[in-house]
Amino acid sequence: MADHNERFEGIVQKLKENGYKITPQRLAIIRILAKSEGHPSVEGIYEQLKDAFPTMSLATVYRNILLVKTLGEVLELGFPDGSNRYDGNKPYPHPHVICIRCKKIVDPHLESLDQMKKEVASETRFKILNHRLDFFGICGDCMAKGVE
Amino acid sequence: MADHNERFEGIVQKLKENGYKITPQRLAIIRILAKSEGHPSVEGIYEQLKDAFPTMSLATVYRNILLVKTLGEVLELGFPDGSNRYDGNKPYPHPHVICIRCKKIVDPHLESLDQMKKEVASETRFKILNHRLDFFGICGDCMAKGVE
DNA sequence: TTGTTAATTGATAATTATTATCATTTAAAA
DNA sequence: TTTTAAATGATAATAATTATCAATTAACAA
Repeated sequence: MADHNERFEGIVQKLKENGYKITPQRLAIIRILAKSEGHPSVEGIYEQLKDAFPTMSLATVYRNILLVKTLGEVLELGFPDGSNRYDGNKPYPHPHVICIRCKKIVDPHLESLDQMKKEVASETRFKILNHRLDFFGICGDCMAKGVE
Repeated sequence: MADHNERFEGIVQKLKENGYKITPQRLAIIRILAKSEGHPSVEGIYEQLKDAFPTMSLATVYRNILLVKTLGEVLELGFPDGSNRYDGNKPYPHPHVICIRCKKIVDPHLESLDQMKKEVASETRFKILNHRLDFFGICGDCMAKGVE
């Protein structure tokens, strides 16, 4: 996991380089994205910030995520049901393990993916540019809690 | 790739067993899902059928896909932009290779995925129930056509 | 420090894929 | 053929995201 402060500074730096203004709302959103604890959702970021910024608009959260995404500094984990999650700490494609009970998202360590990508490129004659790998299951915590 | 007719008959059989009525619209939709050539979209199925069924409603396509999905006879490939695609020919999770230009979807042959699933389960202590693996890139046809 | 300007914000309307509703039609069984 | 519950078609409702626009504000210059 990359250092949170380093990521935060890096994203802010990139915004400055590209001539974007640094607003308090923008900084607060980037701080959360840089940490990306548990891979936050738009709603989650909004909820975290509305105490400190009572006038914070959902549109501002959407806009800033889009901006940081455009700069390649956040990974969007889009789900078909609209429950999108974000990772500004590791903004490059990597596998995820997702608990279908508590919605926790964990990053596993997988070495064989690069080799797999090569096999797929060779077999299908595609030029592979990106990938998305999700495993869905039930985490240890939820297993311990039982069915209910 | 499973035989199209076999899949078609299998799905129809399952519907009958569960007491669902067999309508012409339903049969036509299932025929397309059983083949799943290129992994059709809702809109694509609707377009294919509206000549033969001028009164066909989009709602009917959605409803029947949902029904077949409930019976576990079609795999839904949901994408965050809403461009969902369906595979009733191989209704179980399997990797896909997706061309970002022409939207073609191809099934690669990958042996190492089962092993990978075991590694992930062991490392994260999740009980893995499902997965989703997509590779995105540019297919041979689109590469040949150049950039434009 | 103050003034200027263009970008950003906040509030809300518009958009779009999907689901829900409901009157009408129809498949299936008697 | 009759009966009845399910399916269809048309359209309204829903929900996440994007667009719009007036008001605000960050950044730069004087």
